[in-house]
Amino acid sequence: MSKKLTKRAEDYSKWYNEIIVKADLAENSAVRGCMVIKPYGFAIWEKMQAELDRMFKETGHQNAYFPLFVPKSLFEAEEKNAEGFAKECAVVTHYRLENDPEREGKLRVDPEAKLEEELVVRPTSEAIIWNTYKGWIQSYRDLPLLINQWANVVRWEMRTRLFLRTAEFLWQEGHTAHGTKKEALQEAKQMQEVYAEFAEQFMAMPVIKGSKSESERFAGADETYTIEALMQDGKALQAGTSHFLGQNFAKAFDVKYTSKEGKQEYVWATSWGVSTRLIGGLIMTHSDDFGLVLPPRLAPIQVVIVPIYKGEEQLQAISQKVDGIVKALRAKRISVKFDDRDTFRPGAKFAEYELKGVPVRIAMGNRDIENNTVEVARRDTLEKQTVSQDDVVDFVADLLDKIQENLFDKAVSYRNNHITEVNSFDEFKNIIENKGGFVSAHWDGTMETENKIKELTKATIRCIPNDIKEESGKCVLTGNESARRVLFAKAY
RNA sequence: CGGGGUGUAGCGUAGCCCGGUCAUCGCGCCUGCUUUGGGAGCAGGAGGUCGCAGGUUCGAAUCCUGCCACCCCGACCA
Repeated sequence: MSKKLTKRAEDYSKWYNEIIVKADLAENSAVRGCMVIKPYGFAIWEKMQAELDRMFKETGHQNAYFPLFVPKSLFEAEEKNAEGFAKECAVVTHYRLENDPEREGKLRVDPEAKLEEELVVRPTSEAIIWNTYKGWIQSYRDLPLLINQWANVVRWEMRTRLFLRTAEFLWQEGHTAHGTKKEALQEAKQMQEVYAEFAEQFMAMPVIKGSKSESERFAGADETYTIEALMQDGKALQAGTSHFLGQNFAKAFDVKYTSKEGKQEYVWATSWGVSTRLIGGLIMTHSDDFGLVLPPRLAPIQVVIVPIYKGEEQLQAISQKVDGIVKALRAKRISVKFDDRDTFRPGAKFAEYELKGVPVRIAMGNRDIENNTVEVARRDTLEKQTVSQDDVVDFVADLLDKIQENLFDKAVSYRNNHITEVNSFDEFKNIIENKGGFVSAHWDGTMETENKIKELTKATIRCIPNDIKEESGKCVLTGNESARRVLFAKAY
């Protein structure tokens, strides 16, 4: 068996970082709080992008691109939004450098080149986009406007963490405009469903769909729909959000349309996004002490074939057999890598692909040539079995589906075992402190109570689940009347 | 920005209290031979302004001052 990465229970953070580094996904860059996504990590992101993009287009959206820089005056137009992001904005104040007269060969900012108006590096694009939409929307015939952009954004967070919270990150942000409140609400809910489907079907990461409480809501939104996942250390991860923005941005940027009845109306808006944080979620949902575990549907390499040979002749014989298998797998749109490097021994390759989370490994050696077999190993359970070469293609195709399913089932059962109903504050504290996961508890609906609970336990309301049943009870902290339970957890 | 910690070869580290052949060890890297069904073995080799800048001293990785970077915990957050 491979050498273990580390003892996970001792330090989950370290475990997570080691997987990222050793599986060659990303590293900290020379720029404070920023991340370099390495080729293998980026390949995972590309797979995610492809599937999400397809889903967006199937729901009627188009891609476009808007500027990185937002003039400060535009940024401050929607007050709540501006206030919410103000503390973490990178700001461009100058547009030129010059030779430093006091230090030979060095540059300094040219004090003459001060911008008349500062430019905010977008932490999110509502402002610049709504300022643009103003010119695009005049009539009800221009609606709905359904646009997505793939972009980078910058948020100068005080504390950063690879994939989960970096100063610059990649994401997609959808920004839509609608003629009616009802339609905008439907859109926001629809995108929550799209995100949930992506998380569960592709990432094999179960999520709870729900709404945010007022204090956790997006700055400038009337309602925030969220998908919440649970990581293996019992902390919750906000994996995607979809916001109903009401008419806040329409009013701030004066975006009106003429209705069929000839009346001037403000449009209704939504915005929604998921980011490279999803890669962090993927790592923390499935990985184990041997490294990354990738669900087949997002794995850049689904099957790796490792030859075991002595001498050129044996390699030739193996390569010939492998060639047929590779072609047949590719015909089924399965991505295969035949690793015939002679610079590494088989054991080293096995360990490497385990670290990289490749779902299925096929090994073929002299023994297999004689018996017309291969050895098939699955990453999720680490089980190995010998399969006839005649059946291997169908076997592997089927196995990939099984792995996808198994990863999801495992994650669901872990998650379900970590949703605990509590009815007293002592119980609440105990579960949050010792067991982790989601705590389902009654809450009196006030921000004061929410803040008090956060102060006492570090747990926040992750969401008010969409499918929660009405059930009258007493708030777990204050004992006041409550109409339903909500989910609390410590979060990333 | 508060509290704690760490910076020594590509990575991980010893040495620091008590200044003086101390730059240690492992992994990795290079060369050669032998190997190849779970991270190969042996032999030889390359690689370091000890985070940066000052200071103390005959002498600094080691002591002092300042700065920088990173990590963890808090506050903030996708």
